[in-house]
Amino acid sequence: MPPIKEERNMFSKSCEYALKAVIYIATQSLEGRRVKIADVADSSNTPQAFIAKILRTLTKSGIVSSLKGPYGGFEIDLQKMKELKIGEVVFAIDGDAVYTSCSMGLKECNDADPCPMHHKFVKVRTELKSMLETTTVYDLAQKLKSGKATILR
Amino acid sequence: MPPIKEERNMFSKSCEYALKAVIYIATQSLEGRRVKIADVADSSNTPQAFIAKILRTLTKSGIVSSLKGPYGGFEIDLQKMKELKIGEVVFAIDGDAVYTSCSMGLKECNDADPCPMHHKFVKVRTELKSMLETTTVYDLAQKLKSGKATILR
DNA sequence: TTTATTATGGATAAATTTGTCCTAAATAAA
DNA sequence: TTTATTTAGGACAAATTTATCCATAATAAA
Repeated sequence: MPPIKEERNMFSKSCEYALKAVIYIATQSLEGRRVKIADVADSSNTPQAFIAKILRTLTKSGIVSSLKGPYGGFEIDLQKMKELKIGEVVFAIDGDAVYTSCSMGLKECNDADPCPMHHKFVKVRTELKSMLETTTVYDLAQKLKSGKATILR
Repeated sequence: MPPIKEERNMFSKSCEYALKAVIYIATQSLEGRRVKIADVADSSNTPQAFIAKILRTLTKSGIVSSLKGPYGGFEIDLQKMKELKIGEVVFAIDGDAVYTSCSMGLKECNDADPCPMHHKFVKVRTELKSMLETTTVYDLAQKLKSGKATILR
């Protein structure tokens, strides 16, 4: 009996794309390079017109900055990159429900009035939340640069 | 700047419904009651025709058992309930990607050839996986029965 | 054997997510 | 000032997920 949905990941596809894009832009920014949509698309193996929309969202959210015209493109400045948590990227696309809401989607579920899974699930959510809130984009870009991470597509 | 998707939860809606349904059926089975689709639908606050499909999947997966006709309905026998892990319910609906696959959806990502988030994300995934694999449906039904959990809808 | 009850299953619709295409606006360089 | 380059943004299409409707099959009781 195969599952109904073979690939239901933790984050939406849009969010996965956003994460890859941000990390790629960060690594290039560290080298002083501004990158174009087309670069992002193939570095992160995503459909170009689609990642363009996502980049627009990231720009509007102040996560990356963009410049039109020749020699334009996307970048993240060093200062920003060091402050920017990966959770902010997730939040801009998927919101915070993945690390704040009930495993069964119950609106009323909380410590005082819990669903049966609540206490066990809170542990997982909390670990996810704290990981997202403590990991900077700079950290991740460094991992690639130093060879501690090897793939991005 | 609001997120693109306001409610992207860890599990799909179908999966959330399945979890509520299974726990509800379990509590009723503990009382020796077989339950009808309509009961499940309003106990778990889900559209009836939709939960019917999900129940069909759960029946085919051997997670619950069903009986047609008058006095029919769904149930989970005690033995089964004690062995049944909540992870099996998740798996039947959403598959295992949520606790096995890369945060960015990268097929090639693993310990030897990791993406930049890999090591941090593995911790979260692993905690989720072990929570799902150690929590039985019986445990959860007991929580409701004993008043340690108070809501299911 | 008839009737009422309940799950099964197919068809289809609505909503959301993912993906594509095309034109406009901004900008740098020639 | 013209041209080439690049992001912005609207309209739309495809795919997936969520949801509804209705007819059928199975079963228990009268």
